[in-house]
Amino acid sequence: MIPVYGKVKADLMTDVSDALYLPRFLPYRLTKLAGAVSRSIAGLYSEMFDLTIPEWRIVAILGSHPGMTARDIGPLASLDKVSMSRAIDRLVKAGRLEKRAVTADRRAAALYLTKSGHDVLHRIKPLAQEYEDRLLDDFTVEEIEQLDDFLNRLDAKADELTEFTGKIEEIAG
Amino acid sequence: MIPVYGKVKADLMTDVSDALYLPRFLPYRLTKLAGAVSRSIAGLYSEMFDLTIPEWRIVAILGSHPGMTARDIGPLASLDKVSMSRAIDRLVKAGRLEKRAVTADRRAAALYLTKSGHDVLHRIKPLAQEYEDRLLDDFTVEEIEQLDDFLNRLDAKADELTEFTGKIEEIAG
DNA sequence: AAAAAGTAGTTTCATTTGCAACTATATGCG
DNA sequence: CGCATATAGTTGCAAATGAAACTACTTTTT
Repeated sequence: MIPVYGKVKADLMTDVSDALYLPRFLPYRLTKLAGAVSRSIAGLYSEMFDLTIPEWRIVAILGSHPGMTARDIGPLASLDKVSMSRAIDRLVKAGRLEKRAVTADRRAAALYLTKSGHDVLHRIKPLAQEYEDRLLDDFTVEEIEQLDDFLNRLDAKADELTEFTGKIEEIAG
Repeated sequence: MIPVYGKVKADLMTDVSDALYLPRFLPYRLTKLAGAVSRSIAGLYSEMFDLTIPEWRIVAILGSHPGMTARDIGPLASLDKVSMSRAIDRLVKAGRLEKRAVTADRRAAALYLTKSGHDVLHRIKPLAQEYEDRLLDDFTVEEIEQLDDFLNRLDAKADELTEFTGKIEEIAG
């Protein structure tokens, strides 16, 4: 390892002023919160039902929209086609999902929950909802509505800002 | 207007289907938002400075707290020791960081930004802050404070709820 | 109707990540 | 002191993820 007690070089000294206070930085906070929530809820799905989050999302969507194709579910679940393909594959193998041919397009498959798939959904749903309820336990209804609004607005802005970072990246080459 | 979360939903509509409406499910929304924000900002760091998010976090923290060890930074940056080790390694190799022996504990290394490390921090910081500013562009000061409060409360709750999911997992075996 | 272009979904391959084991040092305790 | 336990940080390996190529089919163009 490095010099035991070298002189402190001038250029290694820091001015505190130019730093950014990470714990207050919104992108960091969002990532951290989402990570914490994701981890605990993912644990729930996987331990109890051997489901990943993508799989769970697909099951949840098919619960209310049976017969959708992978292509249609993808955007709703924010999953790209590779994740879709893999998740569906696992679900089919686990007997939770059934593929049926679509006559209009032989590349696509209409997806349906099997009995076992419905079962999983039935059993997870109350847990997922209890988790969500607890997360919002000490929020008032007005606060929940406000949070909802904030998230919608941030979401829209984030999409919009992809453009901003894109532009900067162009400049950077 | 569409029903919000469990609480509100229960009032406004009897949830006839057994499915769960994903686009309104808070864990999903948080993950999606964090993902969108992360992706765009990560693009920014990596394209311009070849920095990953963990690396950026470490640089940001060392900017205001030079001389910290990996162990101390980890919790602040929400990074486990493996991520820390790898990120530090890359930063040192890129000449952004210097390790110095800690006399009190020969296992640990005190970390300092080099000239080049400071440089990176100086150049990213305004971009990161502009990104954050834009994200919050049409939020009033009061709304920002409220958002801040919401995030704090959700964060605390999420930590608390790890216990809840933990318990369920135990039951599930 | 044949050629070209586009799309649904899969597979391959390279990279990233996460866990467990490991090294080296430090601390606690009989 | 000397042995057991704990901790800082690293490494190796296996699984997850992402980008790009690929297959099979469909739509558009000429």
